[in-house]
Amino acid sequence: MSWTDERVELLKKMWSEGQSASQIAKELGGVTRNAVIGKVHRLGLSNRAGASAPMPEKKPAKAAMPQSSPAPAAKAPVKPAAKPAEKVVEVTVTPRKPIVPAGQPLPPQPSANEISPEALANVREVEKSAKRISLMELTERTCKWPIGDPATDDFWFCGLAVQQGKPYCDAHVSVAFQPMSNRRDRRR
DNA sequence: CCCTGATTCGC
DNA sequence: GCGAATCAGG
Repeated sequence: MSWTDERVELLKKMWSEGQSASQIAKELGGVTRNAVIGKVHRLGLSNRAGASAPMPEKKPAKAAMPQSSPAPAAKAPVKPAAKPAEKVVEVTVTPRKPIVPAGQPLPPQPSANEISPEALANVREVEKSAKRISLMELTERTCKWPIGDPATDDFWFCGLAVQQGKPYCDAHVSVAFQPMSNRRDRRR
């Protein structure tokens, strides 16, 4: 694959939209994220100018260069200052406080409370294909969503791959964290 | 280990 | 110009 005008355009578009290099690479196809990043730099838009830059990433860029060092590049470390601020609210349910592996936020038991039907349905599906791992099998990267009753043998953890950073898999994250806009406001 | 972008340098 | 390999960091 080569960098045709179209592909470059899509690259520019996605990059300015804040898409990650790997996402762009996936979209384009036939290239790796390295290729994308390389192109981005060659195009001179590594600064992610354009619209608003939702990338709070700090990059002092301390590249330790062994020998040669022309170092002409003069990049101004621009800081966006404001991040998107993912407005989420953890669902609070279950009065019971189950035993949970130390460290992580307490997982609410599914209780079909204010959870969207689709997310719930999704969870049902996921729980069918869940790995059913035990407490001891939990790792940093396994979904820690508990299923069943801790007081019985009928208890295990989801165990699927976690969403990065989060303690749960995609499906469980979607029921554990909800956008505020999704919450019911029978207030009014 | 998953991911992010940044940089170098042989091609 | 290209991008794999590598680096630095989350």
